[in-house]
Amino acid sequence: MKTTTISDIALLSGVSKSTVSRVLTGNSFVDESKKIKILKAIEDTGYIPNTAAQSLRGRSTKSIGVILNLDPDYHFSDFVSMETLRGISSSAQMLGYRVSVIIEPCNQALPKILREQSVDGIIVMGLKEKEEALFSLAKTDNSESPHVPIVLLNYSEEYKSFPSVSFDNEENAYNFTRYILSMGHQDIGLIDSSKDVLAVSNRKHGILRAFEESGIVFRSEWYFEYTNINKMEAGRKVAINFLQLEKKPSVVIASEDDIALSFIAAVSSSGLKVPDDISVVGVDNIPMSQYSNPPLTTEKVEGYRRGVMAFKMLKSLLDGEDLKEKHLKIRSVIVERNSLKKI
Amino acid sequence: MKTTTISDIALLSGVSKSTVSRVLTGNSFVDESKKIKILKAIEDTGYIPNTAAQSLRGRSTKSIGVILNLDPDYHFSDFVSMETLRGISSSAQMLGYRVSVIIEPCNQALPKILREQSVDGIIVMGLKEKEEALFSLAKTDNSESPHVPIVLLNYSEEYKSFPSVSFDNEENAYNFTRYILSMGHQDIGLIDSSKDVLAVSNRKHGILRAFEESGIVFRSEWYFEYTNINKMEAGRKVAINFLQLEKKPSVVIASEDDIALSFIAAVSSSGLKVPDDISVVGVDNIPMSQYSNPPLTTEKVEGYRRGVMAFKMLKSLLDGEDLKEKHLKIRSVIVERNSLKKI
DNA sequence: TTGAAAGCGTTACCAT
DNA sequence: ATGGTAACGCTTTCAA
Repeated sequence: MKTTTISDIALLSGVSKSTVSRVLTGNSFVDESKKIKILKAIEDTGYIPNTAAQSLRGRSTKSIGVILNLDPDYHFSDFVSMETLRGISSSAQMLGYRVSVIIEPCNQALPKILREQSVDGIIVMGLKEKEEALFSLAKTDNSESPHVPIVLLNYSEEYKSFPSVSFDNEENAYNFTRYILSMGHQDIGLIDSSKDVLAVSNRKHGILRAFEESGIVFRSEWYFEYTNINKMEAGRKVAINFLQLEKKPSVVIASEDDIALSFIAAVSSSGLKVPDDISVVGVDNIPMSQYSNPPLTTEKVEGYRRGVMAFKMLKSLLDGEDLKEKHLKIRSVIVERNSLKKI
Repeated sequence: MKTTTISDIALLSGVSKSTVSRVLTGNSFVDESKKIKILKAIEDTGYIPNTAAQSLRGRSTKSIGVILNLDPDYHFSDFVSMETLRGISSSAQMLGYRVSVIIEPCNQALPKILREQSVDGIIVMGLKEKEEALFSLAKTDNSESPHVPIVLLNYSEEYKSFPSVSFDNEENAYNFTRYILSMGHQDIGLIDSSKDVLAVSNRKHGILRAFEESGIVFRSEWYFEYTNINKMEAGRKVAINFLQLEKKPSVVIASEDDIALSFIAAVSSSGLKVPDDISVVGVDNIPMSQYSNPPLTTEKVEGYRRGVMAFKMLKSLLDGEDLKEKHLKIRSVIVERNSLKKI
């Protein structure tokens, strides 16, 4: 059994390929009676246009690439990223786009994918600082061959020539810190251990801004940064150091929920009570944070929404529209649970 | 700037398109000196063959589809699935295949993707019982149009006409149960709340087999099954019922680590000590389980490996080889930590 | 060993 | 409004 082509449909409905193509694309008027016949033939045969032929002819692949810029040693699929992927995927599918996931460092993936002409647009997740591929792209921009729009999922000054949809890390962290301050905390510890270095550094700015405003001084002995290990391992490591601290902060802000949770597990097993002895908050609102002991006070970071927005932005670009906002920033909402105590 | 095509390369190196194509595919001999020239031209221009043209001509898209058969309301990307995706993705990339992720019920995704002719092969994850699309495919099998091989990531009798790579749920659960028995436990509670109904039912068989062998009777009041809610919510719900039990089991086997963890959190907050008052074990070995309080005794379920094996199997099929084993089953290894106490 | 040419399934431009 | 036809970039016969 051969596969059905547009010629078969044409034959079955007694018209030419051109006419069938016209009802398929909808760009042109065709006689209503013929249209009905054609539609019926399509229905009957279950015909679906060959995408390769369409791409070859039309210059549109109806497919986008999502680059997950992960280190090869990065074993953990984090919740927010996966939610983002889900958001991209479902909005893309809705509009008839396929999504190809490329789990590979951006510097390798980007040049390759660009030359293959196999996607109409690209979304890049988990960008780090100083990605060469992006820089050189930004330079050769205008003269660039087939223009493939790119949307980034991190924002940073250095990449600002590319449109982006990102979390408003600076502002979110600022607001969250102010909230923590408003709960009476003055002695604040920080754990930074996320692979998303851009997010971490932006958040730190926000936190410091809130500190300054309230006259809190940043204490380096309360700042724990582990970027090259598993984040949960970091939570536990910090706990060990933390327990030896002579003067302890009254609250610890972890840069992700996982870290907060493993920190809590570690200090709890040493007999410290959260939040009575020490408050701990996280960021992300991963599913587990609602069911942990105690339930975690955190920032709700809407990955799915980011994905949807990113695809929407990419689609605008694909349609040649110009963006109202080149850089979209998503605000978090604070989720009050029981790991932060009012003092 | 136009995009480089095979004709450009031909022109640059003073040969015909055919010859260029021949060095590209490597199926035919070409004069060494010409070959060198051609390769240089390719290098210089950064030429990459247009995939659409290749597919159209050659009937191979160099791309596979991965169907994540999730309910629309399924918000949680679970660890093992994501690891599997990563495994598929990296092995596919290594061999030059693109992977398209389709997050959609199998019954919708499968017929569509099959007719689009846009992928060479398909991997289906998270299959449930009685998926119509698969059944009808199995029936029309031989006469089927362009034969697209399919590899399933669950095994069950009803789908056994399709090759599969799955976890050896029955055997793994049996072994795990025997291990628990060997730790002196006789009173065993069960929590089943996973979206992977096939896995759950297979595991239950394994557990029951171990029970029988040791003369343990299955007690329905110690069997907690919640399939239609968030799994962590289930853990908490069970905890509430559990605490009211007059006679409690000495150990609870949860069908996933997340469930175990939320169960532990809930019972701990009521003052029960794990593992002193009650042992709890999970399945999966999610990253958090190593850093929880107490660290969770569990089964290590190797998602990444499953992904790699699934792609390997698909690739064999793509290459027209026949499978040595049609149904691969992956054994887990038991990870001993501190949530299971010897009694 | 190499080149010319046909053809893969579509769409868009001319004609009519 | 509709049909014929060229073209998209590639691979693979068929001849030479």
